[in-house]
Order: sequence, then C-alpha cells, then structure tokens
Amino acid sequence: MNIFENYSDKIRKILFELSEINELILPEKLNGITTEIPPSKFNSDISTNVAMVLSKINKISPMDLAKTLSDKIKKSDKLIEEISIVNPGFINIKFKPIFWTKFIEEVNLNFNTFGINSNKKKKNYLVEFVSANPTGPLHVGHCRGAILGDVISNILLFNKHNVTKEYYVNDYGNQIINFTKSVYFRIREISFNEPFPVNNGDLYPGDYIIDIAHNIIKSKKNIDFKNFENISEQLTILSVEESLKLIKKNLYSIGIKHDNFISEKNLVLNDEVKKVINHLKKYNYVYKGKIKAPKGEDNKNWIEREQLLFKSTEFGDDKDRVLKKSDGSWTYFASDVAYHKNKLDRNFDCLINILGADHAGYIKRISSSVDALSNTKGKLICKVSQLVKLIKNKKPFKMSKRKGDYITLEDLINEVGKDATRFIMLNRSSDVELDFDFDNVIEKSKDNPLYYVQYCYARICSVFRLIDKDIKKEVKVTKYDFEYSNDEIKILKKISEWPKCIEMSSNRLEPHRIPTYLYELASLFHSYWNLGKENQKKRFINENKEISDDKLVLLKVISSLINSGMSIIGVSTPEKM
RNA sequence: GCGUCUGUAGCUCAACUGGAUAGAGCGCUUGGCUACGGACCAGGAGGUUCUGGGUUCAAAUCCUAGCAGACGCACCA
Repeated sequence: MNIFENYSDKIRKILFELSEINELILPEKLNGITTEIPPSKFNSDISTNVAMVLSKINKISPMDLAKTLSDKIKKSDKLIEEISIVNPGFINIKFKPIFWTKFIEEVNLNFNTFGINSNKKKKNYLVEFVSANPTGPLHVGHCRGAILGDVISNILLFNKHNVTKEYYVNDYGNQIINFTKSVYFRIREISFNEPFPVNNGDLYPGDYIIDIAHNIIKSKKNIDFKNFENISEQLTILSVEESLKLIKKNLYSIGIKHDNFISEKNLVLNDEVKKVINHLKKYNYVYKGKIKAPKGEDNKNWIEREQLLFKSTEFGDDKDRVLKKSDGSWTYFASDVAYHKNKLDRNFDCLINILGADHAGYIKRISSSVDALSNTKGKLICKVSQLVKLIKNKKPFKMSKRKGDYITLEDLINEVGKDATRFIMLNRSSDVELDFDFDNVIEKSKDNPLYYVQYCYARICSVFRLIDKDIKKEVKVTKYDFEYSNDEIKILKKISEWPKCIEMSSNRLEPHRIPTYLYELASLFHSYWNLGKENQKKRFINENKEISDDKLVLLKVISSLINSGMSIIGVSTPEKM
C-alpha cells in the first residue's frame, strides 16, 4: 500500500489517455514526474509536479495545464475532496476522510507487507563489512561501519532480497606476523619469566594479548614454546582463532552476526591470487613498471623499483597499483582482488563494501579491479562511513594505539548499551562526521531520541494493558465505517510515508532515514496523546475502560510500525520503561 | 600537489536526490502535571544554506572557479 505509487500510476494513466486522443504531447520518456508530500502549510495530502514538467513540450503555461489535468484527475477519483493549483504549477490533492479509513484498513489487514518495495526485482547481495584485522578486539572506531553494514543488510532483507553478510579475515601479511610475535613474547613472559620487549614498536602492547597467551598455554600444553620458528605457523592459527573469538563476541554484543568469515590466507594458499593475476594478465591489465613518487610529500626516502602492477588507471584510478612486494609475497591489494574475484564467481548481482573514512582512498583501485574482472561498470558499491568524534566530559577524546589508550567496543557497550549505540550511530547520514557524546547518549531524557521513540511504544503498550489486550496480537475490526479527525489524519499521513522512507533508504543505502522517520512518527503520537489531557473526550479509553475501533486500530498500526522500524535498525522496543 | 567527504539557526543535524514561504532537537524564552506513564506537550525569537559566476519554469541540491575543515596519498591491512 503505497499511496504515492498508486497516484503516480493513476496520473500516468490519465496522461496516456490524453495523449491518445491528441490532447497532450508526451516526451519519449516520462522522466521527472513525481508524487510528493506537500509542505504542511498547504493543507493537502499529495502533490505532483506533472504540469511543470510537461508545460514546455506542450507550449502551455504550467498553471493552465495544471487546471486541465486536475479536472481530469478529480473526475477519475471519488475519494478526492479537493484539488488546488498553486504557483508555479503544483497540483495539490486533498483526500476525503474516508480515504484514510480505507487506507488504515488495508494497512492493518496486510501489515506484514506494508512498506516493502514489491516492484523491485529480487536480487542477490553480498555485503562485506567490519573486516577488521584479527589482531585483537574491536574498538569504537569499528562500530559505526559495523552497524551501518548490518542495517543496510536489514533494509535489503526487509525488501525481500537475498543478502549474505560477510567478514573478510586478513590473516595474512606483516600485521599478523607482528601480532603472533606479540603473543609469543607474552607466552615467554608467562612461562619463562622473560620480560616483554616494551620498546619494540612493531609489537602489540595491549593487555588482551596476555589473555590470549594464557588461553593458548592452557589449551595446548604439549607445545614447546622455546623456538618461535618451529611453532610460528601453529601459533598464528591459534592466535587468530583467539582474536576472532573476541571479535565475534563483540559483534554479538551489538547484535551483529555475519553469515561467512572468509580467510585471506586460504585465498593465497589455494592459489586464487595467482590465478586472478594470470586472468588479468590475459586481458593485458598487469605489467611490470615503476611508480613515481607523489608530489608535495616528503619523498626523500622514495625508492623507485620495477614492480608487478595492475593498470587501475584504465578504470579511473590516479595511479597503477602494486600487486607484489619486493620480498615476493602478495600485497594486501592483490589478495583483495582475488577475494573480489571469488565474490564475483559466486554470482551475486551486487557487491556492497562498507569502509571507514580512512580507507576511502582505496575505493577507486578495488572498484577498478571489479570492473576489470566483471567486464561491466558499477557492480561494486562502496559505502563510506565518516569518522566518529568521541566526546567525554565535553572534550574530544583522542585514541592512541601506541599507548593502548583506546576505548574498546566492549567498554562502549558496557557504558552506553547496544540500543543507544545503534540508534545514535544511525541517526546521522553516514557522509557526515558524527559527534558521539558519552554523557549525552547515556542520559535517559529528552535529549536522547532513542528514549523518545521507545517511550511512544511503551505508552501504547500501557493502553493495551489497561484494556487487557495483547499488543502482539492482530487487531480485528468488524466494520471500518468510522472517520478520523484531523489530528489523527496527521498521523495517518505520516504512516503513509513509510514505504517512501524504505524506498529511499534502500535505493541510496541510507539507513539514517529510518531513525529520523521513527522520531517524527513518535513526535506526532506524543502530541496526539497530550490532546487527551486538555480534553477528556480525546482520550483513548473511556471511564468503562473501553476503546473505540478507530482508536484501537490506529494505535495498533502505530505500535506495529515502530516495532517494525526498530527491528530493522536492530533496536529493542521495551513494553515498560 | 592530488583524491574522497563535509560546509544550512548560537550548537548538533534533517530536507523525499532539482520543487513551493528551508525544517527538527539542544540552548534561550512564555505557558501546561493529584498523569489513558511529564522520559511528554503547546507557543515565541532565531537563516544572504561558506563566497562568486553559470544551467532552467524552479538550485541548499547540478556545473564551474575559489575559501575553510576532516580523512587519505609506497611493499600497513
């Protein structure tokens, strides 16, 4: 039930009819004709720009064309109360109250499909997100991208697409060697009382390494930890396993569960990297050459060498990219190309990568490789989440990896909680930096939009408790023969915008529209609730603890919508607060 | 020097992707509680949408030239 789509279709139909009897000229493609929500001051329900779009080709003024079209529209529809034409040529439609009764009837009877964009083709999506190095637990910096990826997946799932959520495990390369060494030195510290080399900048200083060391010692008593070379391979596997345990626990605590964890190391061991590079060689995208130093930087230490390069410049990148290190091992980029080939071979229609702002410079090269491999453009969509500015005690809080001075995700959840973290992180567009003020987020008050929305749901629950009805059960109304008041129609109009909200969130991969929408809905509800304070008649329940059908079904739909929206963003709706 | 993102009310941000007189929260200010849960509501003040030019019926939005901020720019992943 998408009233904007319905009326868009109706208007198109009228246009085609007029065009057939030569009363209207249509362009080859009907682009740019929209049905929209008019600004509230116009006292109308839906508006269209059709007259302005078609005026030029028909050589009529928009206002005159609007007049002709609005007459036709009004004639074709009994549910329209009034149509007005407003400069410079908008057509504004106002519905009779009965329209909204029919609307809520349909929504209530088919709530499980309400909001779903059913006209879209069902697709297979792969969403890769988090993919943090398996060298320790997640910290606050990973949090926004993690939630963003999760909710984008949820929106696609809500629209009945197939979605695979994937985590790429970078268990290959120098960072992992340093990490394993750090675990090794901690083991020697514990078992042989040797001091941990504090001044070695390559090693990871964090205390969690000690825990990992303890766990490994406990579980593998038969390993001889005296010689690193002998056990490094085994120790790497064990350390990464321990690390992933921590990461999965962190993810679970913010309500995220990936379908797959793909190992970079396995891609290398299965020769997938070698294969993909041979594949690219065939198409002449790989060559040996040198890269010039960038301008404007301190380039004294720059060494130009002959390297194996990928021609990403052919696909819009600013320089070609290195595939093989001088020690003969693959670069991160090379195995990532293999990983993306692996994704493509699994026949997804669309690949989505969620990246942090600090990796935005990586987008061109990886999408170049996907373009080259898939022989099309735009199969990979990269979504960047901007940085989160942490504010504690009204001051920016800087994290420093070297000192081990950073806030882990576990700290964050313990202090703030899953719901508040998710809601606040999602409440802003991912394109803008986010202020995350600890004191503010914890506050259970008016400053916090999360509680504002949850409170709306809890209030409706309290009404259902008083009339002894189960909020989760369907509400059945025998006759939809009532009319809603203007206060109620305001809410119904907002409800009718829900499919539009989902559509935009889904098309542009912009989850922040959902918390914004829920906030607006909650706001209208709170106003509505307060009407009952001044006027007893406007209360939901009368003295005999009875509720009328119109109010019952309205409350039911609002609560279901809040519940449904909150479940998309992964936030709970408590019945009591 | 180059690339990506951002610039909207005192502050934090929306704005249906080109729509109408640019909207919310906080803060400021005036009012409403022995309550269907005040974690709420009603009203007021507050704007040259960073600047200049362009595109058209229409620009915060698109193009262009600048200014300012954030992030990134080798074999670290």
